[in-house]
Amino acid sequence: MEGSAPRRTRIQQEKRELILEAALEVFSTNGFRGSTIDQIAEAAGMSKPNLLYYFRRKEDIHETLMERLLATWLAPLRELDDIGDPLTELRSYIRRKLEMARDFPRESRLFANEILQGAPRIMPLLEGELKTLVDEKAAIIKGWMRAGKIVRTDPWHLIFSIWATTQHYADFDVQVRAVLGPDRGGDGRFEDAARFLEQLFIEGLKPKG
Amino acid sequence: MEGSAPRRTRIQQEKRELILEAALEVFSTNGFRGSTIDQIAEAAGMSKPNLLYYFRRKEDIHETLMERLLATWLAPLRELDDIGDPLTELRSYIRRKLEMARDFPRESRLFANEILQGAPRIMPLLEGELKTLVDEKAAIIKGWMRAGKIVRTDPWHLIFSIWATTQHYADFDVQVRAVLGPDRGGDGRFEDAARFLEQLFIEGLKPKG
DNA sequence: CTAACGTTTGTCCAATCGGTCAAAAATTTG
DNA sequence: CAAATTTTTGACCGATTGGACAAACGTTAG
Repeated sequence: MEGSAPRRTRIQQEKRELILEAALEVFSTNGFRGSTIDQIAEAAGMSKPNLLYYFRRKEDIHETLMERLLATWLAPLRELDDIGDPLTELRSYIRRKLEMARDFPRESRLFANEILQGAPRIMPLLEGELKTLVDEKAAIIKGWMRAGKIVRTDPWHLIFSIWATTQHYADFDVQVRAVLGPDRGGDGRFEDAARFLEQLFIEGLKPKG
Repeated sequence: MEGSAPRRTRIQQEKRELILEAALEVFSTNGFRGSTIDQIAEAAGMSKPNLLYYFRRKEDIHETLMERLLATWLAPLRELDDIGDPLTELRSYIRRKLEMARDFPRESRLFANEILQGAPRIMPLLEGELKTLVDEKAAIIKGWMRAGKIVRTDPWHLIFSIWATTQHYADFDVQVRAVLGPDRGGDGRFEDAARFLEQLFIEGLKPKG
């Protein structure tokens, strides 16, 4: 669908990366419409016309960012397979998702911003690639349920609940920290969350003997 | 803290309500900076200067909206008390929260938008009123754990996970519908979600005998 | 050196933004 | 009714926005 790979110089590669990094920071905290090219340019340490030399439109930056984001964002779910033990498999999926919320909160917030506003730019991806992937994994989970490895539930809503609980620690970070207060809202909150979520999901999914 | 109650005519009451309703629609889908006074005025069926006659600044509309929102948004948590059976109490809290996500998705998205952007306008409320309320309810839940009524866990993260899973169906609605597809993404999705969440939390929290 | 090419910047533009203002229109009050 | 008050509007303003453009600057190849 895309044209032939654009030939780029070393400087172009570097500057484009610099801009994308700056844009991630700005977009994820202000949203698309709330962010200005000037803000991104300043965060990237260059002038506005200079930035527009590398990305001709504001939307192009956002688009490039979203494309990259989705690939890494769905990686944990892609890794879920029915090779190992079901509960172990789910446990490590939850852990990987929570680690992403901890290590890439800006990516999570950028994604949340897009979805919140009706996903105007990535709707086709949600209905296509994402739905296909989720359906695929839901089938695997259903297999585990039929085999009596985990309790019978709705696999799609199970996946939703894992997304919701883990991404909550990135998207609603300020609220989490405000409620936990200075003592418990420090770096340890992710380990507390990991312990809690593991217990909730694993105990809640263990087959009833 | 506020001045004496502003004396308002019938028209002022009605028009202000009209504007707030329109602003909820616009703000919740575009965010604060992404929304324009013109959009709100058009949605409310009046001219921009006319709107500004009732609310002098764009921020005033948003502020009024947030104040009202927080009261209703925290109502379900306020109702949580240790009068009844713990598991029943938690079950109905989850149900109430999910009903709010279903019936007031715009309010949920407005709140999510604010938090996502660092809660610049309601930070004091999070650290004050909200934290106090959550700490209070966490103490009740802790009591249940000590009494062996529910399994021992972190009460704060339990509350977070209930918030996350229920609000997910409002905030990420487009994604949920896209993934579920036309068949399962209809009106029944909230009942499916209710069944799933009830099972997850109740089974996950039942004391181990 | 010089020509070609890639990079950077200052300046500018039209559109949109939040908000003002005076005057017209509608409503309430006596 | 008429006066007073409230409501509505069109015209306008300065600031900010996304983006265009040509000229200047830097770099590299012959």
